[in-house]
Amino acid sequence: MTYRFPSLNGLKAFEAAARHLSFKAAAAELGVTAGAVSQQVKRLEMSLGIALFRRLPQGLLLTQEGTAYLPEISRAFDVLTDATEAIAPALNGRKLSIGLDPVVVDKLPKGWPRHTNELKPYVREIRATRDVELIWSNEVDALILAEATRHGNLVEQKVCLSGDTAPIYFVTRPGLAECRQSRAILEALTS
Amino acid sequence: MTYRFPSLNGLKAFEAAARHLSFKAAAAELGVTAGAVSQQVKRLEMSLGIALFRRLPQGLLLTQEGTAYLPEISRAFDVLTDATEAIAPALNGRKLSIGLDPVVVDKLPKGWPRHTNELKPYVREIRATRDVELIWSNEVDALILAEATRHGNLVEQKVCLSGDTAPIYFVTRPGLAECRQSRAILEALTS
DNA sequence: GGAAGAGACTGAGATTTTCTGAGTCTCGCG
DNA sequence: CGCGAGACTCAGAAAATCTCAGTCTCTTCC
Repeated sequence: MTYRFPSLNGLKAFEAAARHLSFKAAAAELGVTAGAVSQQVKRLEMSLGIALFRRLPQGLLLTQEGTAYLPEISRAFDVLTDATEAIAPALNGRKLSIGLDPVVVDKLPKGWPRHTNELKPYVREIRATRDVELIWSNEVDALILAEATRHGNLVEQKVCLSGDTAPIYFVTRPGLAECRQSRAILEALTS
Repeated sequence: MTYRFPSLNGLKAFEAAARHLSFKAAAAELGVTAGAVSQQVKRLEMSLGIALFRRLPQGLLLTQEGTAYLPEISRAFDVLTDATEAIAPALNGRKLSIGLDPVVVDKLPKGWPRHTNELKPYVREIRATRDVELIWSNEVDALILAEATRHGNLVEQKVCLSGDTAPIYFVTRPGLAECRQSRAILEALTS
């Protein structure tokens, strides 16, 4: 299958513009300038060798092909959106599941129990475990460990506690390391 | 809907890699290097906050999420492919429909009838018309006109015939102007 | 046990794609 | 006829993506 795909940006631009019948409105929706949308759609039309819009002075009009294309493209985007939302609910607002190495518990700052309360908006549960496997199986989102794992593919952040005890480690998948939730947890640990 | 889409490249990389369970094989299919696929997939995983693959020394393995994701993504791509193929059959091998302005016929090189024979692989039909509308409605792919249209959005190529008659114009939608088919026609006109 | 091979990863720099910003054009309206 | 709206173009800026070279781990084969 050597079929060369039209670009996703082009299709998104087309989809938005076709719904609004306006490049300007589509640009606003996509958060770019109208010129960008115009260029995207033109590139798409060029790569297809087909006119999707009629540019009339009064505004845009879909050609017959554009009319036929739109519902299909929308449907495909819906499939992508639904599938994505199903496996990876937007991080925004999602509560993490944390694995806490039993060995670490003693080392935690004495204010920790109070902090766990403040973390409620960000944390769904705290399990006693040090099993890195649970990260890969997506059963927990992060681990708080006593020792570095030296496990490639994982993000490991060393945390130096206030006392002069040994450091502990906050371990997550890439992509979760910098999210709001992780930052809140790290802050609670260091304070 | 402020949902930020995972990038198409990332999804394509994921889809190919998941089918092959190999970044290297996916890279070959996509015509890029393995490093590029690796980076694409990693970016995708980061943007989702989810691990899609387990990287084992023995090779790749889909996580549970990856397994659930794959068929949906494939399906969406199928929809895009089918819809695209339906409205815009790959240019490669497609025969064009040409509109020939009756006024131009006399001016054509005397070898033209012979050329129309040679153009068969590229041309489906030649209609007598000078109606620019037919380009926009995708009823014809190009026009051969006696006069310039000064019609924005169309590509107009001036053709100077061998005699010292007035030039004629080859008019197409953007995207069709440089294709093999158009070049063959232009060549037949000028020779 | 060691050498060689396979496949994935990373970082830097090159390349390509996409976006912006300013200016132009056409049309419809007052 | 001057204005405003919306689409277009071009050049340059910015961002995303790719390649390349080198590293690492594990497996296989002497």
